[in-house]
Amino acid sequence: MLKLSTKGQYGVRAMFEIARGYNLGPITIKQISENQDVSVSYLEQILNQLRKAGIIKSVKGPGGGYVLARSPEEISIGAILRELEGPVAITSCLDPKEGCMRVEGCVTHLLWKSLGEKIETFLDNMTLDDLLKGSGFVEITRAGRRNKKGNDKAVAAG
Amino acid sequence: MLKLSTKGQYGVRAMFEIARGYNLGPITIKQISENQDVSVSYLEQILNQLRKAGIIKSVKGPGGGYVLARSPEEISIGAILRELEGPVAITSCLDPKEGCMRVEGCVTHLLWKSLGEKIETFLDNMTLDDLLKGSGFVEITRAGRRNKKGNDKAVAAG
DNA sequence: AAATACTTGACAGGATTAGTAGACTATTTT
DNA sequence: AAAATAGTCTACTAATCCTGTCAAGTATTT
Repeated sequence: MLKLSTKGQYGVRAMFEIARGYNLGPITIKQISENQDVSVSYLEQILNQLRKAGIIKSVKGPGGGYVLARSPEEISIGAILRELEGPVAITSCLDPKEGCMRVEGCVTHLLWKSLGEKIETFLDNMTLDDLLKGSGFVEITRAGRRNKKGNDKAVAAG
Repeated sequence: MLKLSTKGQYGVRAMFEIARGYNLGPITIKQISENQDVSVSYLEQILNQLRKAGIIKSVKGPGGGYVLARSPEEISIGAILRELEGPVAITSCLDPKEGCMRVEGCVTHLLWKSLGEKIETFLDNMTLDDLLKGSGFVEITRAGRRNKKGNDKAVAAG
């Protein structure tokens, strides 16, 4: 129960990839796709949505790709998911778009509302930076990140 | 995001109805259906599942219906939902039935696991009794509960 | 001008949800 | 025994949402 769709999951993983190289310039969709094992086409949809929301920025042309719009500690998982999946709404009753008839009779209203708030608090307090730290990842080089096309010597040598 | 299906929602509301009259004998599916505005056919499915799980008991024949198998403070919302919707599993990765490939690479694994645990704790600590108390419902009479067929005099008089 | 990379919208197969229908079994009352 | 009440079980379906794919286009850099 209470599953998150793959869109949200992939979105967070993609954001993680972008955050990894925060100070190394843009990362391409293709790179993200390869590192996180998600199709380029699907990522296009997801990243486009995040770009429109101002969470990431895109750079066109050769050498282009995606970059965080703010630093990793300023981007919460909650913000990412809210953009891709709408607000937490355990019941459609609690979705701001729909509203609740039977307001009086709905004994469980408070229950779901309360749970939803707990979840949002959790997600809003968790940032990409927390994710980076939790991943056991310390630092990477550009070569290290873009090492799929046989130029991984830099890594092996390092 | 993180919606609960109607099955789970209806299940909790049905359980609330049964809990309401805990010491007044069985309540019929029809009663629950009318009070909570859910079709009898759909409730049959839901209640049957809960009965098989030993959360409620059924009594056949006239005067029959459903009763809680334990007292309201012994039945958690978590137990009800887990029965109807399976365990909390934000990602299928965390579903005990499926298991996780890419265990190493999945940086978000810990995030979802941690959130899932928070949710389960919340749901397991919330009981039907809490719901009853929160509903502003103090006490009802049998006549009060079964008042659809014109015998609500007892309530008006009381 | 060519190469690279992002942008956008349409579309489709499959899974899940939400609910209906109908025939059956068990128990109590008359 | 028969009738009435009430739960049991299985199959089926319509609709919705998820999970992507595809293709044609626009923008930027070299």
